[in-house]
Amino acid sequence: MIFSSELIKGTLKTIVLKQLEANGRMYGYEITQRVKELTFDKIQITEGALYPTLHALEADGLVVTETEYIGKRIRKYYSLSPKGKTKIEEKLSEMAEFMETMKFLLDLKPI
Amino acid sequence: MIFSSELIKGTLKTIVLKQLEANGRMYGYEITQRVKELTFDKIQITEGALYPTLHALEADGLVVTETEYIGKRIRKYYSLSPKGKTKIEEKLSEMAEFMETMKFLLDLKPI
DNA sequence: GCAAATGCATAATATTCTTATGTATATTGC
DNA sequence: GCAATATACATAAGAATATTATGCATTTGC
Repeated sequence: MIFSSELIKGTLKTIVLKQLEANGRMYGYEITQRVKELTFDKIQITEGALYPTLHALEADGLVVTETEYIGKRIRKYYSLSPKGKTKIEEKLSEMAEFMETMKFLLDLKPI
Repeated sequence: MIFSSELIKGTLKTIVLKQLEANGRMYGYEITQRVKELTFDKIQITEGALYPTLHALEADGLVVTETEYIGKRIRKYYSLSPKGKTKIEEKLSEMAEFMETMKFLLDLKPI
């Protein structure tokens, strides 16, 4: 099952920031592959969604970038800024509480 | 804490359908109040979000409506159609699996 | 050598929400 | 009695964020 896109809406920034927190330094394509792998293909981040999101995170000062060349091919690494490190903590605890709330509201049984 | 709106994105239809499943027959304003109450004000559905959603659910054949007058004031009741009953089951199991996936992906500890 | 994978990016479009606005009736507090 | 609040519907402009499509270029695997 691939999750319907509307479910993933609003969680993309959190997912990206979390990956950067967990792995230190990542480039865009790597993030999509890691998430795909970790979720057994259930969450596939499209490039059209990812890159604008990364640019927005950078504009907000939550991530910083370094560009490297691998041969002739460019690779843009992203990592959390101090502001980003604070932000991901906030996002995670908000998400945890949101999920508890939804579990109650939707009367979800543990699966 | 009121959840940031982006978190709630994509979950509104599920919330509405679930309330109708749980309570049989409800009108719009009632849904907003019930959800506000059940979540201790953490989720507040705005009218600008709710009514278009209800209309969309009706257009998709997931809910049916009956209009009543309470005094001179109109009240539009919504209830699940058979199609809606199937749909909410699907939505709930998808949501449950999504939440498990997110819990793992974001490495969330039980709170 | 050619297809698939890697790697970046943007643009048009769709969806779905916020915020603002509109209309009207009913109830509550003073 | 009357003003403020609550009830109850609805739509519209705008913002945010995703999808889908497209573009370009390099590298790897067979």
